[in-house]
Amino acid sequence: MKTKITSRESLGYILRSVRKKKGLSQTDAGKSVGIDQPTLSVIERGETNIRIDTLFRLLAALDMEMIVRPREKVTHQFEGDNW
Amino acid sequence: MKTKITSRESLGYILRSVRKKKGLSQTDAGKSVGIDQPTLSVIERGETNIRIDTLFRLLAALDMEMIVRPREKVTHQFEGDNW
DNA sequence: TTATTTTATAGCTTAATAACTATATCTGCG
DNA sequence: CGCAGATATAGTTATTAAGCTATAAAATAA
Repeated sequence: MKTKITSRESLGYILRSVRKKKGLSQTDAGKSVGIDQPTLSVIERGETNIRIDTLFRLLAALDMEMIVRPREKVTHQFEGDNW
Repeated sequence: MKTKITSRESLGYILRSVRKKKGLSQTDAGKSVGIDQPTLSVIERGETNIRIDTLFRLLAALDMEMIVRPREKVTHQFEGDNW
């Protein structure tokens, strides 16, 4: 599973869904990486323009990783994984 | 081509390499998205904790996209809906 | 070499992140 | 219903991103 991120909102949505899948509260997910509960709340709602280091810490807490790559052609954007 | 990003430095490196591959100067690459040349310089060097919206604009200017996904390298299996 | 383009560095300014704290509002369970 | 945990909201504050401008230093072309 991979999720293309194009906005703060879509980023927040996937962060929240992964956190919940792991059964973590906002408090627990953020605690290990120094992000407090109110801050994680606004991140997940896409209400803040978070800094990249904050995102890296949060991704690590959720066992996730970030990939950047050339944009896929539109006609292929929903086709199967090839990597 | 995909590049796992784990730090400001690795992010800056891939941004610079893609920009150069496209034959763009820092001035040109940033102009279309409101990032001036000095700002892009420090971004590419990983010397600033860039905000997510700034990164989205820059990725768009370089025809790139961001993916987030669970960390891999456990056992290989087909990617299903496991989150 | 010189000339031109590109990139790095620096100072200044504005606005916003994110930590902190407190509190309010959900949401589910007994 | 009350209680407890989870999440949202709000105010304060220190730090900093990123705009701008100018200029120095590299890199490239002629």
